[in-house]
Amino acid sequence: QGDVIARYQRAKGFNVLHPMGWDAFGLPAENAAMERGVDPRTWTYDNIAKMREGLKRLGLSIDWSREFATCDPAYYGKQQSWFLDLWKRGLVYRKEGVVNWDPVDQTVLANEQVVDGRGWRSGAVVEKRKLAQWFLRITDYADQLLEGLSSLDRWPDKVRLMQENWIGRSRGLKFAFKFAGSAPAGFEAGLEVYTTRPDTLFGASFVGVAADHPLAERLAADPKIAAFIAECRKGGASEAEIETAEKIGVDTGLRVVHPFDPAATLPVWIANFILMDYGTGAIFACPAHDQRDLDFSRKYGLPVTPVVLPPGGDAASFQVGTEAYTGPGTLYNSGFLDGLGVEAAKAAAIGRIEAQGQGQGATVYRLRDWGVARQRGWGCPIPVVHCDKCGVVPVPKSQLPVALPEDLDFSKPGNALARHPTWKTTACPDCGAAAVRETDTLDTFVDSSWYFDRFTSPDADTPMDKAAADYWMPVDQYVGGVEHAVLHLLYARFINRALHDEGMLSVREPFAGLFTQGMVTHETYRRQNGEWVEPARLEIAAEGATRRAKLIGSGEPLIIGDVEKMSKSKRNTVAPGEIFDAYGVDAARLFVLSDSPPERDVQWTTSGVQGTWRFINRVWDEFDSQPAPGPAPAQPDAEGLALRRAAHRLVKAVTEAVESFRFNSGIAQLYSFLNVLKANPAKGASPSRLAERAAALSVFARLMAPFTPHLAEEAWARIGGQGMVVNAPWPDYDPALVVDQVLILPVQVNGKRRGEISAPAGAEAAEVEKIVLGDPEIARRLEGLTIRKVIVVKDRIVNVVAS
RNA sequence: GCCCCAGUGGCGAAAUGGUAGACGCGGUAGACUCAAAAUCUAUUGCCGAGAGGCGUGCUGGUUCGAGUCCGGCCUGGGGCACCA
Repeated sequence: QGDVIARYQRAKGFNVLHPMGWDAFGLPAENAAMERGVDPRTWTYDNIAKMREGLKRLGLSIDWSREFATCDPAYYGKQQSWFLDLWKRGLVYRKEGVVNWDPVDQTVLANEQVVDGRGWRSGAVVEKRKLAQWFLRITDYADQLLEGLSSLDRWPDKVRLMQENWIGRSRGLKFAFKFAGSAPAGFEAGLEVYTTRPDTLFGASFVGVAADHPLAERLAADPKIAAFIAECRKGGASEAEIETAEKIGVDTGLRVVHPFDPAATLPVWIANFILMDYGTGAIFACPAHDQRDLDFSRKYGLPVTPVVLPPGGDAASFQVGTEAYTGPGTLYNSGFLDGLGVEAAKAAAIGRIEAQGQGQGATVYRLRDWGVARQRGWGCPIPVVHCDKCGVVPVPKSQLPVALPEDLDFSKPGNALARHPTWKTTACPDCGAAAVRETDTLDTFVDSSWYFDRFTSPDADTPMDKAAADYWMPVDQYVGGVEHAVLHLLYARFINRALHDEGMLSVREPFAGLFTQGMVTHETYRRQNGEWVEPARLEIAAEGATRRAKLIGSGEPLIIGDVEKMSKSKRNTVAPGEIFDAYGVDAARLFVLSDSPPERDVQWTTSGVQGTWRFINRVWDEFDSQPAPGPAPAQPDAEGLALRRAAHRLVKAVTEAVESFRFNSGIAQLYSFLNVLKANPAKGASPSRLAERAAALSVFARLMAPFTPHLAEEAWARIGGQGMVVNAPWPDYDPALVVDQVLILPVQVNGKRRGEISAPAGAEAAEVEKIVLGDPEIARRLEGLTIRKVIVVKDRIVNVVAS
């Protein structure tokens, strides 16, 4: 898809940068190294070479002079350079924290990489561990990243929405409860909680803190509490466990004072359903209007006081059973908030808390800081040194890149970099004493967060040349899968903004236009015993409307399964090389582009490729049978003019289709036009028609070029086109020629199609009405009816309303 | 549970509120062939011999006119998920 756009825009006369690079660090290479004992570097560059050949064979119009891989020291060294810049800006920090630990890949994962409680690559259930970790302060940009979405009008709504939800801004109130009696050490200022429902404060029945909350840790001297905390840590984070996990808690025995009623106190509980890393890690619970609080309160016998009365509810009889009421309503049982609506009550409660100096309105994000350290050897080393005297010291830029050693040992699981015998020993850049290098490497999503900037100046000494970056950026059209909607696309936006703030480029948003393309899928087939079968090993026979699959050779009937993403495990892959050999690259390209709209998955079928292959052959026949036209007559005859009109309509239709990424529709137009050409063969054509045919073929070759570049090139040469078709300009059309002079207008009677008339283009309503009423077929349909109204939509349709 | 998106022939799919099913695949019939494949021609939403009727998940509504807009429901897909 990207190549079609690149070729089209180039033909439109734009200077197009269509680069290719390789996201080369990461686990696939390490796993290959571990399993096969190969060097990951060799393995990676070998793979790149293979893939590069594949892409070249596909005829992608890529500027290979800008190619690089993220595992080139020349690339990641520049990454280390700006990493240090961000550190100086305070966007990098190290923190002891509870992290997601993947026990199979033996590494820490970002929240975004934990899917349903499992590692996104290994599928292993993620454990919680406490480790010193490197973080990027993406939360500093939460607001910007959210606001910036509205400027991305050429992004799919879906992706913008996903990012919006991921950032998850909510407005509420942060305030501190004062302890009743003496406060525990460290909590003299009280216990700070966050809520989005300050209106329900009068319905509060307890205050809860997370098991990881400092208060809980402070109280861990109590064996009961210590046991409870341990219990919570053990619990996994998988979907099933969370879904079924019962809400449990333990009463600390502490009590806090209600902010609006000094006489009332609330118990403080530690509960497993409270998240430490959202808000303040502490909440007040209003069970009547929050389902989780309700479940918890019912279990531990805590009071449930409704304070929001649903519209039309009766204050005397309204009760909350097993379902919390979260809808709108009127406050009651709520002191000074009584009678207010929910929104008004929120504002009033926040105002009162602020007046009391106990807290203030706050905006909280769901987004967490980005943990970027990975305990892996095949990645970009974090350029810092740990010194006993000086602490954590950045490597001076003059010593960059901090390169990986050549002889990493990947034969065992774990961090190959950390166990390298000599690499990590170094001298402290500050004091010169013996020190050790950081052996964590950066998440590969860091590598992929700025490569597009680097493409603008791949040889620059700095991360990027500002003039080049400003000339090319932002990326006008970014093409990728939806799977990157929140991970890569959010990180890249963040990094680009950070680099902007560092003064490296002028553009904040890296991708002006985003297009999410579908994948290639294929039917799956299995034997009766459940074994998957490759498409190459079977044949399909059609019996009327039903299709049956049989194993070639034995003739064993097979089960035709679902259409799924091509994968080795389901064996539903086809070898591209064989397809190219059999049908040619253009047939394969054309099929993928023509069969479905580009954002949707395309189902690979052999018969479909055969179809595009047939088309290509027929197109070639048309070009091949075209004789050199003689001198064209000054005026085209009727046939010639019709052909000319058709060609101009084609240009319009294909141009519009490509502009709006409806490649399948554009290709359908090319198919239709082939039928027009076949209906006007060169053989026996009048000189006028022959001349128009020649013009039409010239247009046709240029319109095909983005989709089937090789065929277009041959066709162009066959008709004696100037130079190469890649360099030929995109054809224009004459608006006067795309509209017909006489139109066939459908005629409806009471909204149902009853016939058609022909009328001159642009005919006025009265004129058209006369033609309609004079039409015998329409007259027959109107027999016995009285005409109420005749609606004429100019040049489109006529509707006669009669009864 | 919450938030999105999508439901159109046997299949992939077209259709600025204006002739539903363009184009392709598959099917059927015919031509060519001793025969098959390939190719070409015709035909192909459903019911009906025909005239005609019915058709875009279901159901209401707006409109001269709804696949398209609005409400409710059903089904499928995606995202988030104890976020207070």
